[in-house]
Amino acid sequence: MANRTRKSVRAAQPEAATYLELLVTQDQLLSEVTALFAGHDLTPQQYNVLRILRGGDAGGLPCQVIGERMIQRVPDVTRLVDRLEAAKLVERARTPEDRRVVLVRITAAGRDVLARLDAPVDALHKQQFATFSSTELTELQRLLVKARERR
Amino acid sequence: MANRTRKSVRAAQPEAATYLELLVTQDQLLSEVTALFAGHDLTPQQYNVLRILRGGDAGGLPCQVIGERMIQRVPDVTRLVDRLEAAKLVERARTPEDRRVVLVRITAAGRDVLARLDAPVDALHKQQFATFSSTELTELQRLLVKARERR
DNA sequence: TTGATCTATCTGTTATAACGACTATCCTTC
DNA sequence: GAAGGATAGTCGTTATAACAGATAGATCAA
Repeated sequence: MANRTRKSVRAAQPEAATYLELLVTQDQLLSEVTALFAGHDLTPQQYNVLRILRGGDAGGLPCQVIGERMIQRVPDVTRLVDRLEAAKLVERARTPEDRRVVLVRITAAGRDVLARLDAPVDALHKQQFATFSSTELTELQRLLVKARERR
Repeated sequence: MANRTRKSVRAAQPEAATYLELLVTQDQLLSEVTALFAGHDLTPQQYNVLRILRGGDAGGLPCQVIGERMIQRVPDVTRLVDRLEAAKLVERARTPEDRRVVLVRITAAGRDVLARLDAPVDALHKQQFATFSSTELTELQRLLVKARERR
């Protein structure tokens, strides 16, 4: 990975500059996480689905709910689940009540993968924000949330 | 666009929570920018290349330099430039000095597209951070840069 | 009941991303 | 000045993303 640690971004307007910093920082942190997952043959999106399923109802979740809970917007949950099913990490089942709905459930193998990743993922995030004081961490979080609220 | 305005993200560790907020916020802001560019048949990456070319040497820039200056890491500048060339927004030329190098130069049509986008892009960014005080904007920018520096 | 409409998911297709291998050119060193 | 290695860009291939349309089941109105 060419982790060009870009120092800063030029931009005339402060809003544009902040937007660009957001993109650059996200790109770097995400690429580190991606590299970690790649060692377990997972993409961040697939990992995210497994996390959602582990945290959700034990009986499984509909594709639609998975889509809503994804961190990044995904237009095609079907094929994302296809790949996870092919890897035996999740399984599908129709509900008897509404036969349009497909419940997706994490398998034991899926839980194993997550269990192996829990510690490394947490360690990576801690390293990524190692220089941050507790106050700074909270403040960054607050500002990020604020950037999604308009008005 | 399904702009699910996600309120916040649950996570046990504050570092992981901040990381997730970064992803969610970036996804939302980027998707708004993407929608704007789509109206002009441009992707954010293509726009970024045009911006780099406009800001760079008038004689054009090598593919390699473009790749280095990209906001998000791109493994294949060639085909990104291919599409821009097909749309007549850039043109290629070999340098006489080093015949391995291909200089990419923005065309008049490319400059026109940028010129039409300058105001809307700036307006969008201002809207995205409309609720931010000048101090908050600076602070967010500082924290984002800090998250890329380790030690 | 019977359409009409809505909903959940799937499928087809095209575009782009990601990873490697390959070609041409330049540089170094003996 | 020829060989080995570095460098710039291209191309082949596979995987994933994105968008639109299709299908099957549910729901509602008359």
